[in-house]
Amino acid sequence: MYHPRELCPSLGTGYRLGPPQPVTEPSFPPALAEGYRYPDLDTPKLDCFLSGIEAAPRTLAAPPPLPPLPPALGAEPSPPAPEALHSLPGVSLSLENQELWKEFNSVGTEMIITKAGRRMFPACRVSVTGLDPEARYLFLLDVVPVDGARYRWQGRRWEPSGKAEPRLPDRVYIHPDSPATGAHWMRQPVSFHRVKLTNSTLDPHGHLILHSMHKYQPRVHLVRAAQLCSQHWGGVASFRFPETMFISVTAYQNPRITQLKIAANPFAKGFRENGRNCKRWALFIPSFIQQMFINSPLCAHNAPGGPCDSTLGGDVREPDPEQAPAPREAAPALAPLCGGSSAEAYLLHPAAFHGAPSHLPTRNPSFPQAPDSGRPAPYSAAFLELQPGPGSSGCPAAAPPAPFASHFLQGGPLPLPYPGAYLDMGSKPMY
DNA sequence: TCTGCTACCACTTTTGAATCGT
DNA sequence: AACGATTCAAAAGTGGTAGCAG
Repeated sequence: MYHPRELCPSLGTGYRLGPPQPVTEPSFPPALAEGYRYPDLDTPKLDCFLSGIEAAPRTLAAPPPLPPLPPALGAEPSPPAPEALHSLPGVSLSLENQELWKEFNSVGTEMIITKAGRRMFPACRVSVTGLDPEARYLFLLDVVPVDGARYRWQGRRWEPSGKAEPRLPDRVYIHPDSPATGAHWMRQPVSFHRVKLTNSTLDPHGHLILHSMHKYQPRVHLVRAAQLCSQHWGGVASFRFPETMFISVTAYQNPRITQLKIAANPFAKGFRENGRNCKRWALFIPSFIQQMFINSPLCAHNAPGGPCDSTLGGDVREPDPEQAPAPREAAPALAPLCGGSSAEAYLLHPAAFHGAPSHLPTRNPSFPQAPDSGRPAPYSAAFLELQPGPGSSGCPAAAPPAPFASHFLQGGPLPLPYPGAYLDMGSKPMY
């Protein structure tokens, strides 16, 4: 997990993250600021990272209404949140591996959580546009509960089975390239494949802590700031993608998810047709589907392009032995996001699951310092409800979507949407 | 008895240091 | 001496499974 200590050595260890103080903003009514607090937030631990980010001297022109309370279990889900105020005008984010996420989502994505921490697969890989090439930004990711229910696998589908466990302290993963210039972030897709999920509430490694058998959704946050602990910030935008919702588990419940993971994740190659556990593969998946996977770029074995670097890496990283050998750090080929879905779509658009064009330069962690322009920005955060792109899954959904607690996801116009966020400083540096 | 969690396994990929050639 | 390519071993990541606890 990422270690901001290296970026902010002066901070020492053990500092926590928290939202900035809107109350300190002279033109921001304290009562209004209070209203923007997260409803499920008790006593946020605020300091350093985000509290050091100063509010811009302007306030919101028209603060949005407070998000509704979560509907009762079984109620009709709330309509998708409209696009909120965006304090980074013109900035947009797209999910690079959207088709892969859709494929998993059509079955009901499950993410393994372990005491030691488990990576997400698929990983969140996004492309960003509209940034100021000279300004510096932080890229962050967190995972928030979707609703207030605990879930249970009922043989064929996930069903609510009671009230959710008390919410755990929020943690946020900071992309190791942060802070970087807008040009850097826009040069290639940004991958969060190193994010690890754990069910250990005492986790000392800074992994994102989740409850098992709960439904979660990742969020990506973009913060304009010169430094990780910058005293000035120039805006915030947050994004979420409906297809990235998942249920955390300690062991896979749905065998279809297991087979999708085995088919798509290079690390699970040992469980494919030649692996020691190939019997299950053959048992669960009819031969024509096996062939579909084997021939499909969803199957990493057939994925073109070479391994990805830390920014590009993520879902399908296995080099194709049929292709010319590429340098280890060569960037894979960028592909258009394809319409349609399922293995057929992957066959039609095989490159859709890879990152940047190979001609693009690889990640350079030590790019030159670019001073933050320091331009003022509205004191707001944005939460964008990104609707799925063209194409829909051909697979039936495993279970109907659970009611959404929109306030969990939309947050409010606080500069940063992770109240009580905890930045663990004791984990092992990745870079 | 059932459900959920943990530790361990064999396998694969990734990573980085060492080595070699230009 | 510097740089890039290659090699190789260790580390890390994967799902399966047996066993344990509640």
